[in-house]
Amino acid sequence: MSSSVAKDPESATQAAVYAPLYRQIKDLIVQGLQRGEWKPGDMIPSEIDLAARFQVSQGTVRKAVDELSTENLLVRRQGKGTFVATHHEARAQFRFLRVVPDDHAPLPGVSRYLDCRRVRASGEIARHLSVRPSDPVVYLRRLLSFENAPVVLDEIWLPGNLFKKLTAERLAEYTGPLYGLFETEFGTRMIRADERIRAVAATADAAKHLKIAAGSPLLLVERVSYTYGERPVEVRRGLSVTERYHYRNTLS
Amino acid sequence: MSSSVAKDPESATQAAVYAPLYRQIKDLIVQGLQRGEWKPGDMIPSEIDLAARFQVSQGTVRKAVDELSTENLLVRRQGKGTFVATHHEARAQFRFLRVVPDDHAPLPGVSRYLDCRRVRASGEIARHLSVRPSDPVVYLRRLLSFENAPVVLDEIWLPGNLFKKLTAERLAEYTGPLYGLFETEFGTRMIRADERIRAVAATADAAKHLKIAAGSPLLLVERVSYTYGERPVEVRRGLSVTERYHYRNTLS
DNA sequence: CAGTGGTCTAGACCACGTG
DNA sequence: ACGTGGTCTAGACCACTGC
Repeated sequence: MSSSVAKDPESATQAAVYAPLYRQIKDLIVQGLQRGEWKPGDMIPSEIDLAARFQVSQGTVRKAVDELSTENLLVRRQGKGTFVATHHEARAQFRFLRVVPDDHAPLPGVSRYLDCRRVRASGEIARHLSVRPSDPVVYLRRLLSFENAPVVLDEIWLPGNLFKKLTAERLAEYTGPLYGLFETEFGTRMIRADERIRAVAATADAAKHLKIAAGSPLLLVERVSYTYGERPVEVRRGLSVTERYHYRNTLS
Repeated sequence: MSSSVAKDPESATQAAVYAPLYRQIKDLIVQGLQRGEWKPGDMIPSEIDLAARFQVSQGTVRKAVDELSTENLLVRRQGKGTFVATHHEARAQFRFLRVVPDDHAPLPGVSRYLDCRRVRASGEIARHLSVRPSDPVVYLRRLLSFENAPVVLDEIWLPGNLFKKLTAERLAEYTGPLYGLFETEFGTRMIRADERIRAVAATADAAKHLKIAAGSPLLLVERVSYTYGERPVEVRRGLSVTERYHYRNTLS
């Protein structure tokens, strides 16, 4: 069932709004990713094959893939092919892990899960996840340590329907990046996130876990993560000690 | 004196390292920007003219301009031409102003300059600005207010040689974006910045200016800004109250 | 209408990775 | 040697802007 694309104005009239061909191709590729035709780490068909399948020139496919590549959905590898991006790679790690040591390269962190249970979404969480208030959500709490020192205390909320089988046991035995687990075991690939960053005073509980004095300044990072099609799939609230670590960012 | 470019392997051997044609063209355009051949806001020559000047095809120029456009050095406007990006535009403002209100769209801020004087660079500032310790630098201090409430207290260090004529009077009478002033009056266009973000406790002095209690948590944003060719041109240290404002960021 | 960037095509050749 | 993506070209036509 090879998808074909409207080319000339006459047959294009069925489209509600105009979009250039390469964007239509891009959408078709995203749909393929979304429905799992190609999974993270897989190689997608070559540009020539895609061009034949969609009945357009190789140059048009190329432009579509170019955009998907700069959006980090695909990864091009010269001489090998084009692959679906995955969180099981050093490349992808640091795009979403922004809290790093002040004076040396990041080292692998260790997660300890403090909590994992099903709860009902509060109004705020429901709004961020685009579900109804009191719909089921999975609630996680974890402590991230670097060099044996606790640095980040995260609270995470996930849509209950997508993460039915997530258990404390599974988390405890898994050591890779959390988003890697999500994509491999729950078919949910995180591709983008919006964050709001503030400075707050440590509560007694947070202070205890992070081994600092209550009332100490902490960095609060509130994140909403999205998968294909701008669908929200995670709310995260992280508290970080920024004595010897900082949140790095590049403006350009 | 139209610049020509090495095309065939034989004449290309003079180049120390291989770079594709479009990247060489890109560098030539950046050099034009750097030496002020085209100033912020100016229209650069059309793709066809550039192709003739550099003796390459329009498609190659197009790829060079594409990259410069996604790097925000140039702005394409269909039907009009391609223009040098400028900080005197709403578009550019919010790329570098990341502290925004929690629950409504950003409103124009008001700057009050508390200090402006020539000092000698400390070791740390000198290192960031790539000058020698005790070289002259300009030191600014300003309070940024939104809706009549102080929100950000900035300290800024600039290389003395580039900002010789910057005075408190000039700052007081100027109301636009600071980077706009820099590019128009000092020929220094800021194009990129690295930031380190932390939570700190307010000093007595910062607390006084920001009208909060001493010891309150504040967001500290340490920024080093760069112009063409990765040359550092500003060190900034901003303290923000994040009660009703936050630092926004998008990960992708 | 002319001039600009935006899209699309077709084909040649290069650079890289693998067998 | 072959298949992949990467570069470069030439030319056609479209869409937008301003005169």
